[in-house]
Order: sequence, then structure tokens, then C-alpha cells
Amino acid sequence: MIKTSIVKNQITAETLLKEKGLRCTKARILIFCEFLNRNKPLSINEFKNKKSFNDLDESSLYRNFKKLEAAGLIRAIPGSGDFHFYETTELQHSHHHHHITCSSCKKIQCLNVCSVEKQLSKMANSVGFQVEGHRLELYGICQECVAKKL
Amino acid sequence: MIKTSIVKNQITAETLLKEKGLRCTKARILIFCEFLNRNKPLSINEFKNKKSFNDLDESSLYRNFKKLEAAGLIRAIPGSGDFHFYETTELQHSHHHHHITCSSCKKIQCLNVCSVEKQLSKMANSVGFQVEGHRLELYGICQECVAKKL
DNA sequence: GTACATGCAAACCATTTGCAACAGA
DNA sequence: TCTGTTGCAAATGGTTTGCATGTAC
Repeated sequence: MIKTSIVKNQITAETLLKEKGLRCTKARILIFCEFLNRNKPLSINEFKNKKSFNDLDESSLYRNFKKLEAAGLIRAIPGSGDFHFYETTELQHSHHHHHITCSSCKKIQCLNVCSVEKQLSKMANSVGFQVEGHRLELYGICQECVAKKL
Repeated sequence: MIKTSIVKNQITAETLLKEKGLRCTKARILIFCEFLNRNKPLSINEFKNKKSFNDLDESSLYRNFKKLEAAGLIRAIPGSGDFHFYETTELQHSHHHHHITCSSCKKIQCLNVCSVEKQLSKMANSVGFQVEGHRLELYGICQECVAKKL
């Protein structure tokens, strides 16, 4: 199941790269597949620390991020700490999601719905901006922890 | 009018610094006053380029930002472009609000309304969580940059 | 007088760039 | 083959740090 989607993503990656007129390099496919497989904002640091990227020079990493961004396949997420973050622009609509962290037991849960886009557009428009994207992290208490505290 | 508020802010600055147990250095007062007077997110770069800060060494700038942040007088704004951004926690910035960053010129704008709380509660409830809080950063394009690109 | 702040220079670290060797089309 | 990509090493630029001097209290 998981393997199937990874294979599918590899094909997707190669197809999209070609569509955008980019050469299908080993490195490029590896990087772009990582975005498609993980489908969430990834920092450059996460690539640097991953064993499968050990053979790839850092400068090539950076250059490929730039290329993929220029081609519109990934998007830079402005300002997130010490490293640059990017996310894929593909799959966005079907898979865009956020997380909520339990402040008691630290469990992280995926939220499969994001229903704030309209509000965000309004908020941004009120100060003359057009929204391109957002980063949202929730925190709260999960059912089990509420139960424990009673 | 403006002068009056600037004088007032100078007094405020010195009072707050003392309250937090920080020494009232010339540099420290100058920096913190800048935050109180401008009352919006400021990048370190804006300080570096300002003539009134020419006499102050960069390392002192950075050290003072850290001190003021540790004392809770200013807050670092996560994820901006090439420079760190801070805003004062005093005045209107003490209440809950978010920011939108222009992905072109990197300007950061405060959003004075947060109208997503209800949606967030719903999203969280759907996976059995009660929301305690959230972190939200928007990015997009500001009016000026839209105009430039045309 | 003492602890903390400053200036200066060097170090640090993420990112960029120049260049020669290499690989995709 | 020809142009774009890679690895390596050096450069860049924002930020940090060590140390001797200066200043708030």
C-alpha cells in the first residue's frame, strides 16, 4: 500500500519534471519524491540529515530547491527558524492538512480538514495582501487526557 | 503630539527595563524606544540601516535583542526572510494576533483580527481535542508587490 | 568596586558561487 | 555532442563569541 504510492509518486515526479522542462536527474527525482511522499512542509535540514541524501552535495541540494521552486513544483515557506522550509505545490488540495498537539501527553494528531481558508483570505485582504499559503499549528487537550483529569 | 508620545515612551522604556531588572543602558533605551515608537514588527536590518544606530556595534544590537526577548519585552516573530524580526509585547501587541509576510519583499504586517477560532474548534473537536491555542502565520503578496509585477 | 555592557575582531554556520568534470537528452 | 548538473572548495553574509575595556548601580 505504502510502497504503491511511493512508486506512483516516482512516476509523478518524473512526469512533472519533464513537463516543466527540467532534466530528470537522480538527485532531482529523489528530492521531489521526498516532497510528494511526505507531503508536508520540509526543512532543508531534514534533507541534510537523511542518510539517503548523504551522497548528494549540499550545494546541489540548494541548487535543486531553487530549480524546483522556479519551476513552481515546490514553494518556499517564508521564515521558519534557522532553515528554509519548502512544501510541494502538488497534491496540495487533496492533502493539505495541519496538526494538533496534546499539551498534556504530547500526542500529535492529523487534522484531515482545513476549513479556515475563507477567513484567512478575508483577514489578509483587510490589510491589502493576497494569501498564498499558511502555517497553522493547534494545541489543546485530547480526549484521553481530559478523561484522566476528571 | 508625536514628540509627547516619544517622551512618554522613553519614560515607559526606562520604567519597564528597571522592572525587569535590566540596566538602563543608552543603547538599550534607544532600541526599546524604537519598538515602542514604531509599534510594529521590526527587522534587525531596519536598525542596522538607521543612522541613530550607527554608533552601536552590531554585536551589541544582537545581544540587546536577546536580552529584551529574554525579559519578555519584545518577542521574536517566527519565520521571516533573511533577517530576524521582533515586535514589542507592550501596547496593542500584547493581545493575540497573527502576521502575514510578503513572500516578495519580506515585509511583515500585523493582522488585527483573528476570525478563525470557531473553525479551529470544529476541526479539533472532529478528532476529539479541545483547543487551547494556535499558532498561525500567513504568507502572500502585498499590494505594492502586486503593483510592481504588473 | 563589582557585575554587567560594549567594541572590536575572529569564529560560526546556512547558503551561494566559480570552476572543472560529468551526465541527461 | 551540447547544454545543464554535480562535486569540491572557497566566498558570502547574518549572527555569535572571546576578550579587554568601559559603564550602570
